[in-house]
Amino acid sequence: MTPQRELIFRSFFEMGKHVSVDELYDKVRKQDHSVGYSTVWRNLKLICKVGLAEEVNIGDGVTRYDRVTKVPHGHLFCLRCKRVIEFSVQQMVGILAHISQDKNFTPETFKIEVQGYCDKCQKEMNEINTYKETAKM
Amino acid sequence: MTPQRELIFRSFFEMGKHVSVDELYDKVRKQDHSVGYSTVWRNLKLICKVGLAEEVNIGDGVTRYDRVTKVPHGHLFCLRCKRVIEFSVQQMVGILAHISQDKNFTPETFKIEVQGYCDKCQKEMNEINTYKETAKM
DNA sequence: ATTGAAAATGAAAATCGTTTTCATTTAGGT
DNA sequence: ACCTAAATGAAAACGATTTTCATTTTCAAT
Repeated sequence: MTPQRELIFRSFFEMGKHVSVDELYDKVRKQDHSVGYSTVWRNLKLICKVGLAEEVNIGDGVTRYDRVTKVPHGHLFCLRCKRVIEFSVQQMVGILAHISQDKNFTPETFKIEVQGYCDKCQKEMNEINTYKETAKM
Repeated sequence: MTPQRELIFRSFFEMGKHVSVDELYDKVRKQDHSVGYSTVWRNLKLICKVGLAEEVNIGDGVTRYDRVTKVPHGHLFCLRCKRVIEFSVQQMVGILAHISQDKNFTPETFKIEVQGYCDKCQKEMNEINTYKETAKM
């Protein structure tokens, strides 16, 4: 266990969820300016390999790493501010298991994501529209 | 409407679903060797823009393009052969709408994906394991 | 404490899919 | 036929991820 690894692991678990390599790299760098990007990346992969996190792809080209919790969850992903809100998927895992069985498919993991706009961004977008409308008149 | 565009559009809709740029490019090239990669890419984006397809990201680094149908569906994605099997998500869209509302989130699109192994791959993997077990003895 | 092998690190480069640039060609209205 | 805007193809740029490689560090065995 190298000090870099310890710092990276600790930082990751402190940050909570949906962390990108860049974000974790920035955080780690604040404490130890000498840590390399690839080391952060490799340790993030390692955390996944040992099963403590998993990759989340939202489709914006950036892989995020999400702590594996006992409780399966889905994501509400704000297209504007990139915020990720979690929700419970209790009701849906049963449905998915049933569907898989029906198709002779052996499920390993699943992903349930909703893309849209969070409360805050929705409001801000409304304000901008209101302003534009006003300006037109 | 250029001949390239016509060819690309036609090819895309012939191919059915979950097509990557490379796959479509290969197919198009078989009919017209002069079509450029970027033209295929641009037209695929165009098809999305006009609402006839949408991007699907499975997390393997390759964007696929899926025809938009009236019936919303999810994907069973085989990690081994990359095959994509669709399933209906009727029961789940209601749940997701409800969850979104609960979180003050304005949904735009959603994604329900299950990763695992299809029937065929599951069988083949079992055979390989059986073989290995036998070899050990 | 010393040693040696294996593992980990940091910097830089390679990779690979996606996206943009730009010079040229083409489509389609007038 | 002409003109302008749009579309194309080749190449380059981009950006995140992944690999390479020389160096350093860890840790177990002495």
